[in-house]
Amino acid sequence: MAPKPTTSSYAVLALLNLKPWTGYELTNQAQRSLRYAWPKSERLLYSEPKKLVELGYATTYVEESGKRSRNVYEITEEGRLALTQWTRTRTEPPRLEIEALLRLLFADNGTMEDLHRALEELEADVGEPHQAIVELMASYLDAGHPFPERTHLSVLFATFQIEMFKSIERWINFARDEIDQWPSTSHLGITERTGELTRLLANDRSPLDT
Amino acid sequence: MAPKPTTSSYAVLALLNLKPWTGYELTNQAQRSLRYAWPKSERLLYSEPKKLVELGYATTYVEESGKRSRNVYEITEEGRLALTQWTRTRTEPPRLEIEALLRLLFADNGTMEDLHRALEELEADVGEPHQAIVELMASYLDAGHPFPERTHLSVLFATFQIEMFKSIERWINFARDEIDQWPSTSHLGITERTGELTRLLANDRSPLDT
DNA sequence: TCCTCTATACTGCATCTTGCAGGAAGTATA
DNA sequence: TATACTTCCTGCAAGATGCAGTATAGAGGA
Repeated sequence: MAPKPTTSSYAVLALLNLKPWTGYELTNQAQRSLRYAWPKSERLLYSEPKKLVELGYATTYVEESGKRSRNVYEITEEGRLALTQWTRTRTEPPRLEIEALLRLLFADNGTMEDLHRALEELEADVGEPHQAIVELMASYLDAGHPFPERTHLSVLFATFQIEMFKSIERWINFARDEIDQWPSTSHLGITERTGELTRLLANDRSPLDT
Repeated sequence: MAPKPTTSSYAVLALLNLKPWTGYELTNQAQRSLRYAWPKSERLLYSEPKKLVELGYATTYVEESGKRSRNVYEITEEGRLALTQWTRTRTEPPRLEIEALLRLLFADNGTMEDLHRALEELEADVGEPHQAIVELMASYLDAGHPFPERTHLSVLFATFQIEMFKSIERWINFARDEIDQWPSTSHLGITERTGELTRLLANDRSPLDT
């Protein structure tokens, strides 16, 4: 029985629509570019093209170009059709998993040092992709875009990432300033400051803007 | 054999550390408050407390308060210890899944209308939790915080959310303005504008700030 | 020439996580 | 008394992840 295509299947299918890739290239490419919007494991990325073949959305052939054999995947007409149909479906709601924030929410179980460490880890984990995307843009500038006719899409996409990364980094600094005013992680309760922040937030105003 | 606690186990354990809950309350609470940092399915949230009992991190007893019986879970001393130890471990890197952005990246497979619809869906999906958290803050203001001594934590946590939601909404409006300049979704390629945006991003400057 | 090291190119398996379907016990409505 | 709705879960199939393992190719040194 044919498997059901998931959002990840369509993500890989969309890559195949750009050009044929080997399984290896596909996982690398997906981890370099898709990870900002659709982070998936290497393991899954290797399985998806096989599923696409089973579905008739891709064909595969073995290439023996001097080196060792590699599976090459190519999109089919049926796959192209499935792609445009996917484009018309409802998107899934976004999903943000940030363990460092969970630590903040329950920071009263640990020390101030633990909390600061969680923020440092978040800063590092955000800084890495942040830097990577800045470098990617720089590489477009001097080596050109791999698919020049798609520049407008990747640039608008990158704008989102940069915006997110900068927001998070800005918040981290704000959080540090706040935390530095705390005597400890726990039992601070309702102070002048927490009341002020609650009022701001209840009026949908960000304390970072002031 | 005893199961291994996952980050989700500790998230539930941290809730149990505040007070005892029934399984039902736990899933509801987790979906109302934790979802902003650690979104997990109802199904999982029902399973986690059982795992905690198996691990010795919680005890359970059946309450027959007039109504039907419900399982009540309570943290143990061992559980409290495990919690503080968790606080000292390395956090997992954040993970942002946003299908609407995937649609943007491959928008050349669809029409302008498809792309606009994806942005509207993102706006709605972000607007819902955005409004919910603003209302939560308003409720703290006039009904008080359920755990007053933890106000500083939830307020700083909420600051992050508001900041994120506002950034995303700001980007959506920016994206709409950009897209409105496009003749179609595909083959726009390198224009004056895409070059300008690439240069900004390559210098780590957000086009939204200008 | 042989050896080790790293990069390429995957697969199998145990475990975690999700969605969905169902079910049974109370509670309100007609 | 019938029925419909909400509470309060459980079972199961299928999706996704991490990790260990396999196997070839080329590069650099002894």
